[in-house]
Amino acid sequence: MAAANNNNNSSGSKYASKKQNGRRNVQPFNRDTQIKNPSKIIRFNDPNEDDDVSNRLLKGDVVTYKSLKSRANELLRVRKTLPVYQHKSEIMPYINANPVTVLIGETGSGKSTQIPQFILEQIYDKKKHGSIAVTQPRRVAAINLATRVAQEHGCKLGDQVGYSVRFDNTTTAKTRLKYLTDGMLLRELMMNNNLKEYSVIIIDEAHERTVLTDLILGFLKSLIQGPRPDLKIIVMSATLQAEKFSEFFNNAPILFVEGRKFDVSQYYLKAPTDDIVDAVIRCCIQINQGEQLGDVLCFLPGQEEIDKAVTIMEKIAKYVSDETSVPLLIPYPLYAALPPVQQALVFAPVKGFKRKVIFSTNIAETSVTISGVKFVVDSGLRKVKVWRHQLGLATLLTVPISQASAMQRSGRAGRESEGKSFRLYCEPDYLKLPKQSEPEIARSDVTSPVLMLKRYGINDIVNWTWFENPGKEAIIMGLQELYELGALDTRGNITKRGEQMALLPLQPHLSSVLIKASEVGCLSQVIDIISCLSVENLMLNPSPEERDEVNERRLSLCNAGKKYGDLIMLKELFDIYFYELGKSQDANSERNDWCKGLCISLRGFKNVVRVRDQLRVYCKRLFSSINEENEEARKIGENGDEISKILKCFLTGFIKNTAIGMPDRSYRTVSTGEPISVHPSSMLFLNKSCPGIMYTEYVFTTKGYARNVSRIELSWLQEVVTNGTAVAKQKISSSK
DNA sequence: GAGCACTGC
Repeated sequence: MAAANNNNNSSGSKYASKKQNGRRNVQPFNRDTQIKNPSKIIRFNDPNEDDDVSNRLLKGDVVTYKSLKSRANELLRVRKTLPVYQHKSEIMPYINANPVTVLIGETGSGKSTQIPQFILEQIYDKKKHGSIAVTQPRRVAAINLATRVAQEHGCKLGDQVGYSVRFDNTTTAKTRLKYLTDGMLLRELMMNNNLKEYSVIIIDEAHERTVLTDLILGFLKSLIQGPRPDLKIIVMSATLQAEKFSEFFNNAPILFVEGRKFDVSQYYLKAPTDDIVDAVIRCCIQINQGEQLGDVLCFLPGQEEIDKAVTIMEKIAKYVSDETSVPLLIPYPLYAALPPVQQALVFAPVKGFKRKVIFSTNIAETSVTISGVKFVVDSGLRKVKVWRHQLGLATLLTVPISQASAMQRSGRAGRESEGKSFRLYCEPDYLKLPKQSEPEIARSDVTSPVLMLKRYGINDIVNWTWFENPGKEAIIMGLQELYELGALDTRGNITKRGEQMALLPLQPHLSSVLIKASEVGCLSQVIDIISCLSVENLMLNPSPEERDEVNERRLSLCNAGKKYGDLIMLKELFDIYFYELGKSQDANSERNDWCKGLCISLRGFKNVVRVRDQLRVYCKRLFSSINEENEEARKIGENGDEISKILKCFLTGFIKNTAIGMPDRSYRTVSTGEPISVHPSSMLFLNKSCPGIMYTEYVFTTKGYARNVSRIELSWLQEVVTNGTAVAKQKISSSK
């Protein structure tokens, strides 16, 4: 391996030189001194803290005004060491003088906690009205930031500072500074009030370029050009992309504040490798033998590679260490589908002469921060879901990461002290990588964004103020999809059904199923199923050893699911969880054991109940005509008629996701005739006797897989088609 | 015979 030049300062000088060119109004700041006490670094995104932080603060011992103020004074000393605080007098004039400011603050600059407070002080000083919204891509970040800032501000959470995320809103009438998720701000926009309660909107982590942040940027531009010229906008981002944000907002000034991170030296391979797992393991062994103590974080593309690496390291660990000079390697897997208990293991420090090695997906790149990491090993790969709108199919691809992503990964080694980053590719190949990853919106299904725009009253979707235009083709497919779901009329105007769909916190297809269920009288059962579908990683993947056993147990519990498939199975499992296990004294531990035996996430089912409660409230409000009987919660039986009714509701939303059984027992999709296989995780994987199948997801990995599969009768296709949506489809094709 | 990562009035 060859050591490469480590240049941490490049972006700073880049912006500085722009000022000399006189091209743009740029204010460079000097590198800040490194802080002396790293334990005082404010850390976010800690999943150990999760949603309970605020509860601790709210429910803790009686909090007096005096104790809040003294805590705030204590924290002020820490705040004053933050780069953003030290440059306050230089930053604020820019923000005050410009309607839009782009602020580039590196990790540890304090931008997310301090800038909003500076603005809040000004609002108080000038006795102005209006409040500040700060958006975050993730719930945990919004919660943790609000909690921290409330402490710094010397108030209780929910007084002047609060947060609003799905299922949890601590804001009150007093709140002037509100941290919220992107999704929540979009929901507020959907209420059509032009965000009038806010005088300042701060978009944080804009560089992550999620679909929702991109949409918000587009909405903000149209707001300041139209009904809200008074609105002040600050776009905050880690590094890079500043030019793009600035240009989008009429060449807004770019401010750059350096952070407080430690140097990370880069090492590259001299020759490329073709076995990435092998290369990662070798690299870990080398680190273990040659480097000082400190944990290793390895980035691999997916679960398969991670499990393989963990297995290998478990086998060889004792042979490549000794008790005196080379520590024992302890491998840990980390990915989203891992049961929460196992995820939590990576945060516990290891005792004794050992070195923790975490094999992780991209989850550790932004969402999760692990302390103690001194070394990063980067495979240079990630998995990405790409939507093919022509085929209505998602493909899961392993692709090279971008330079920005590689830098972010390396940075994970320099959070607490100097670190080293080992890139398992050659330096010339790094230089050939794209600077940025392709933004999510360019590779996503835009049906839902298009519906939001329609609901907001935008007619010309193609020429809207997109921050990143997903392309005419994608937009037209989205419009057509919405038309077929009955959300748009023949002139492309939003229908009453479309309005309802836009207000439901579901993807349009599921909203459409829900509305249908309210019409035919199986709303309660369909809500339960949709709630299960809305929760990611509810059904966990059993390890290969216990796979057959778990499948057997699931099948034996779900008589109807065995025949009709995964949607009905979810309802059967929900019924057991909710009705049967909820009664005893020790309901929680009973549920826990039950979930463990079936390899189901208990946390997942708790979320299912929250989604269900929310949907029931929405439905009550949206469908005033539904009768009492329809609303009543009930268990599913094995009654074929009832099950058919439920599945036909799903068919109205997923008519495109159907396949017909062939004589050779394979399936071919109705829309394109492509072969499709039932995913092995499905209840119907072994059942080869379905005349047809319907699925909620069509993913291409090694081949086309149908996920969440249900049995359908072929006659249903015609029935559902003539009843509704496909009439529209015919009109579309005949008008072409 | 298999599972990138987030998120919602």
